[in-house]
Amino acid sequence: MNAVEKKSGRDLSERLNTGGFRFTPQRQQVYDVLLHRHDHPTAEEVFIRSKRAMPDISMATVYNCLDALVQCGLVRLVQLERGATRYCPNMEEHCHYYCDACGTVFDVALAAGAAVGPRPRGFQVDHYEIAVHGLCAECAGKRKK
Amino acid sequence: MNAVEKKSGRDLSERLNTGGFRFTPQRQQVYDVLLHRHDHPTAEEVFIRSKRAMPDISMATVYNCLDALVQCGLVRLVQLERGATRYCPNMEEHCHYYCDACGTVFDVALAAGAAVGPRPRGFQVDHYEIAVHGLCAECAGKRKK
DNA sequence: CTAGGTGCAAAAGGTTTGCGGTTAA
DNA sequence: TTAACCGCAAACCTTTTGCACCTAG
Repeated sequence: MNAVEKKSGRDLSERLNTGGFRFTPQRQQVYDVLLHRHDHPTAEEVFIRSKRAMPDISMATVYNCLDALVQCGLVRLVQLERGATRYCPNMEEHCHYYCDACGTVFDVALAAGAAVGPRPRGFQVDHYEIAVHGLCAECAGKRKK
Repeated sequence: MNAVEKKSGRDLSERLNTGGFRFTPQRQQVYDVLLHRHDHPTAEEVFIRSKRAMPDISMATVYNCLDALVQCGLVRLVQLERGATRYCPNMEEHCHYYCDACGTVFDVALAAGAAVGPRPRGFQVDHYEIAVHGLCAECAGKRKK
């Protein structure tokens, strides 16, 4: 059993229970999809991939599963474009480099405790998100021509 | 004439023309709404405020105007929540502190050229967005009780 | 056993598009 | 003069909700 399988197996069940959620095959399926390829899919993409292994799964269930995973701290929301939330199973501190041309997302680790400047008086920080927009090497090359 | 009025007057016309857009009363109105109160309104909120001075303006026009302003580099998109794009007329380098409880957004200046770590090979950076989530002083206080 | 989860279908936002009439340059 | 823009309404896409049935604990 490799690391990914372990993480999506019994560990998932425990994390869900701790958060007050039940373990279900659908939640495992959705989590597996996210762990299998760290490409920050949208809910729609998670739905399509999940259907391959579980043809009867519904969109409502996918949203429900994703929300449960987010609330358990196993997955985070990423807002990079207008009108499409993406999901990221990487819970390490990192930022997202997003190619505005092809939509590819690159995870880049941050130095631990990276500071983001002074904060408003009394503001209680929960987490932060850093998104860098631009062109990936491939798209930048194409554009020059 | 104060600084804000100047910025939204002849200057706006020039910036629009430079970007290949026409100056229209609707674009001025929408820009005025954003400059008047820097509270990062959604398109819907911009529409409501614009209607007070210009009752016949339509939602489609508001989106059109906002897009034109974004393309001219006068306004930027901000994605802080699921399903609601906000608009920010502050083009200085800054990050957004967002209260997950009441939705208030605080702008905080960044040190010029603040680094966000190493970047993927060949990635051509256009701009970056830093969003800090948590609770504002007021909401954090309420939650303790 | 039963609270919570699932699938379905309909509704609810938010955003975009098509079109006939209007206007900035 | 005319390409760009406006207002309106319909379409579109993502996300949420209500409900009857099912199932994990």
